[in-house]
Amino acid sequence: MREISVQESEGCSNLNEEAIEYFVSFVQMLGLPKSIGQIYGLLFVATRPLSMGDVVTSLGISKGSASQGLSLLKTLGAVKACGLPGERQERYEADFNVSRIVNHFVENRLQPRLENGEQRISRMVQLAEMNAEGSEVDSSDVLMRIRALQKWQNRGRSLVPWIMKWLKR
Amino acid sequence: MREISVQESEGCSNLNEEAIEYFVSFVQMLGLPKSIGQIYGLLFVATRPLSMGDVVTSLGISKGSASQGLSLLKTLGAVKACGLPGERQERYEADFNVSRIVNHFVENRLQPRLENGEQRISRMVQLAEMNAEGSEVDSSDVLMRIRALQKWQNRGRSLVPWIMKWLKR
DNA sequence: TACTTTGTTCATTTTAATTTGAACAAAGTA
DNA sequence: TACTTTGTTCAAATTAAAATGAACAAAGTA
Repeated sequence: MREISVQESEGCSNLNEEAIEYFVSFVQMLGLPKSIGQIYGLLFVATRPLSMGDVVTSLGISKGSASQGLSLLKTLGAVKACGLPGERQERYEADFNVSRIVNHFVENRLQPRLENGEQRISRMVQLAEMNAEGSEVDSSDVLMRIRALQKWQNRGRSLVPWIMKWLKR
Repeated sequence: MREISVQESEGCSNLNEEAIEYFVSFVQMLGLPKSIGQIYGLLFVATRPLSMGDVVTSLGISKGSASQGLSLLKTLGAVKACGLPGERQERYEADFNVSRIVNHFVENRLQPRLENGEQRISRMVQLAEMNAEGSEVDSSDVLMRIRALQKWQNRGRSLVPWIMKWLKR
């Protein structure tokens, strides 16, 4: 059986690099580590499922990074493992289902933060109401600001399901 | 003229802390440094415009951080300087116009990245088309993936003006 | 002019996040 | 059983980002 190199031909090399750079800057926009983007980029333009060893040698990153990166990508729903029957090692391919990936991101990263923010604002409203009881004009002004913030927070939160729906069509 | 402390009363202290924490976690979500959130949070619940000195002492941060943080917040459109006439030092207050702030963020941080991404994808399409000429089936498969990615990129980009409109009403 | 107050800039320090690599485990093979 | 291959985990090293503080500038004041 002939050795199949990860990089099938020379023309591919530039494409690999472009794809990797693209996804690196994408994941960094989301606050994820660079290696995540590298791995996903590599898998995105791969012509076959790659093993962890392939990832390590192609990107020149450590086994540790590759292992951690792949497992994060799996939990993000961005990569799926597809062990070929009869093959020893696990193989991975990119999941191109963008809406599923974004969905995962929203549910796991965005929603929790929004909910946390909501709690914080509730507490702020309480505190500001207590201050306003003491009836300094300034305090009730602050209370109004916080209530306005609360409205924005709720507005932002209500936008999320709408975006999710939009993604799916 | 009596000394007005930044912290008008004890009840205020907890509110200050809540507000600061809220905005710290908010700006960190956007990938901005913590100090930006601290400063904005302090100004958000302040009952009068604060000087840079107020910010330094209230937050216990350095003059350097305060200066840089305030100037970033100004360029973000999140804080406005309002020098009181007759007063030596500049004073600052939070801008509560959320849509203006978000607008600024989108135009200066999001749009440029999206445009950059578009260019990268165009290059990827070119490269993938060249590979596909050589007519390996695998390459044309990759080309399809990249075209799909391009569609998503465009879709995402077209969402931005829509969100901006939504923000304004 | 000399001194004070206010604010900016940027090299250095500090802090936080990511990556590495060594130790380990699991599972197959001679 | 001893050895190899594949993969995980985590303490330590590396790297990148943010905060500090000292040097400097600008503008007011005695």
